[in-house]
Amino acid sequence: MQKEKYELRAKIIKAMAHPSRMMIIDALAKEKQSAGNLVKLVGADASTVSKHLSILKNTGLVKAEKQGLMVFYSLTIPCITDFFKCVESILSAHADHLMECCKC
Amino acid sequence: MQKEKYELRAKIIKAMAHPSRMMIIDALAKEKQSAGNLVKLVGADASTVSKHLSILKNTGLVKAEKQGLMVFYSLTIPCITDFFKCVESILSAHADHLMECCKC
DNA sequence: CGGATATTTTCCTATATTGCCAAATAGTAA
DNA sequence: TTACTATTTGGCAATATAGGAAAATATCCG
Repeated sequence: MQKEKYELRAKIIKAMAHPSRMMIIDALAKEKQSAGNLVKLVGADASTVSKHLSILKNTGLVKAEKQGLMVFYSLTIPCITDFFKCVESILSAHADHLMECCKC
Repeated sequence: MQKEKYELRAKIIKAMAHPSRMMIIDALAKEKQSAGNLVKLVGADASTVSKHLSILKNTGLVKAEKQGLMVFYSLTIPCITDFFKCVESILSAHADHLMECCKC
């Protein structure tokens, strides 16, 4: 059924739809990061950030690897951030940005 | 401040993060549609669909034009749907799909 | 083993989202 | 004006999400 397809899609997009999680994705696009680093970056409680990370992990957006005490997170699919270009273009609402975006 | 940037981004992505709204976006990617048509497509109450549409409109993802009694909706930025390719690739979780996605 | 550090889980409260019903609004036509 | 159709708005109940505090788990080191 078509409906299930959209529910799955929505689940993944919903996983990105939070400022802290978007910040995490952006940071991971540059390089892999430990959970502790991401806590500093986001500036929220460690438990809160950990929950955001588990949401991203459960939907397959990021993967985790343990190294000693620390857990390093990285993006499973680097191109996710390309998507943000379109989002930016909506924000700026200028025609030239829109055109640039549509080439992706 | 960086934080505001992420809040704005999240607002737009959150607007897409619902099965019915994703269904609407997909339909509008093909051609403009009346509110009534979208009600039939989604299969929910007209008031519910109307509220989904106003969420999409308020975030600038779609625009509305009135023609007589009816209101026609269309995408402001057609390339939004390109984004869904990445989402699909996460769903299928196959390396080849991932690679294909990252060319976009 | 006991202590220190990094991360996750559990619990709880506050806030946001969703969806339907009923009522309101807008446009059209007799 | 009244009747009719298309769409939106307001109200309300159910459910989902978010975030911090405290407790639990895991790993390393002495």
